[in-house]
Amino acid sequence: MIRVRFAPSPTGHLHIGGARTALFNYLFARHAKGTFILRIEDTDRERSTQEYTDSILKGMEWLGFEWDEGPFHQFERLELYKEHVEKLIKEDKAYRCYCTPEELDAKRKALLAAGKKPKYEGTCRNKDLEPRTSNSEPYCIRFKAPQKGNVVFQDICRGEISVNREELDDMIILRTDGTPTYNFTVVVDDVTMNITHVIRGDDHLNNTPRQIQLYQALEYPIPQFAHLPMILGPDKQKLSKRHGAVSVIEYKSMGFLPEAMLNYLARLGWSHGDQEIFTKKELIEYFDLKVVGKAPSVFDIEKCTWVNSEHLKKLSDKELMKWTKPYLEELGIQIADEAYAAKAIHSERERGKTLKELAQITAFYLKEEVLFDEAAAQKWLNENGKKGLKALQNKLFSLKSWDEKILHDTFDAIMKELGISKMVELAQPCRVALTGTTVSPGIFEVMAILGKERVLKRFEAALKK
RNA sequence: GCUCCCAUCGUCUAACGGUUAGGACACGGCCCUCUCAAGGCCGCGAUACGGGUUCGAUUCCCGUUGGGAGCACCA
Repeated sequence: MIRVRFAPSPTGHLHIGGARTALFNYLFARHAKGTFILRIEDTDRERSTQEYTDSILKGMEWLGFEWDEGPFHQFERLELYKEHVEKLIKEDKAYRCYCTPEELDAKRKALLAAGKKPKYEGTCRNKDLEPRTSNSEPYCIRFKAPQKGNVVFQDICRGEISVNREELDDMIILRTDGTPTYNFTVVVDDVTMNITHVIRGDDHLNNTPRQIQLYQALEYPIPQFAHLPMILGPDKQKLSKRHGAVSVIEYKSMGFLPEAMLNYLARLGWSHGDQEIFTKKELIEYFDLKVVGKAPSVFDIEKCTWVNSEHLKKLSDKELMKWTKPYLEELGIQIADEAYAAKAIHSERERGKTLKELAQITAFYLKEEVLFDEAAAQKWLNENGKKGLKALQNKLFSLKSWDEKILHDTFDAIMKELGISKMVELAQPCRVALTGTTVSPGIFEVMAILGKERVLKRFEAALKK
């Protein structure tokens, strides 16, 4: 039975990189009919907050990553870690270290300055510490790492990784204040939660050999590892705030569909032939960790937006209405007439690449007053334009039926009457009068949807400009 | 500095050692057209570099360069 986990630390919102890691864990679990576990790594009490925990959970829910177990909090498992530390001490696989952070820092700097790798030299490792254990001098616990040979493991994405144990020093597993450190808690947690596959960002690749030593010291089975390539900003640097939106919840407010985010994120580092657009179901069906690439990828908001527009196209009018509604409300629009709003959204659906954009361009239908773009009004609501509008107004007023065909015929008649040869010259003033801008769906479609009453009312207002 | 990892169009990616190196986003052009989209067609554009191995390297090996990560009493 396959068991995977996503283990964010609540020191920030769920960001793009974390979401992608969560996605690959999720897809892997669902594909294999395994278990997906959520674990909050909050041993850093200084930086972890409830606010971030809530935000991460919200992000997970929005993206549709239902977890099967958890969320577990490491902070609630402190006893478990201490038991494991005790075990290692009893077996002489860990020891007390009385070095102060200041001493360590100085040594580290000295080593670095000498061009050497700054690792702990083992000052307390072989010292006879017994006389000091009884006094109250502060100490932390270090892992007594094996020093000979190589740590070798097979990474599902990377292949064989080998590191000489000399590169690894005796890491601290329990801080002076009695709290465990990350490299120790992950191991204890992954083991006790029976994690079979550790799927995480490749910034953890260097930690893996240390963790493997811990598994071995604890005499626990070692899980499979898969290290995912990072997601970078357009400047090829690690994605950060200065690249704009990095937290997934911002993508929600920008009007992205969660399924589109899944789709785009999945295609960063993974592919399935030439296919670009995937439903969540397809992702689950096709996903394969072995196909995941090794090189980091740049997050491209342009392509993400295109993927979103493709998903938008697949929505039914009813679904689209449901998704768009909150964005309309954000613009202060309450939908009174559902059928009318549905027609309005339908007419714009090919034009909006995000839900937010769709709401913005649909707004003119739903707002009482037309908000004029001044440049557009100047250009088209001039003398000539108004002449056409007046002629239209008269004809339209007496129209008995109201559909695109009849409206088109009316336009033709007026163009003939006024000697207008190009449709633009009548269509644009009309468009500006009805929508306030020079851009909209087909003019007859707009008029048909707005209905006679609104059209005439808006003409009236435009003629007064 | 040391260790580990990575390297195909601007970007995301495809290519059992044998392809005119394919697709997608973006970009440019044309068609469609009442505006804007959508759609259709066409175009631009890549194997980082240098050595090997091989009849033949994008593909395998080595080196160089470039990038990333780690070397915390952060996760």
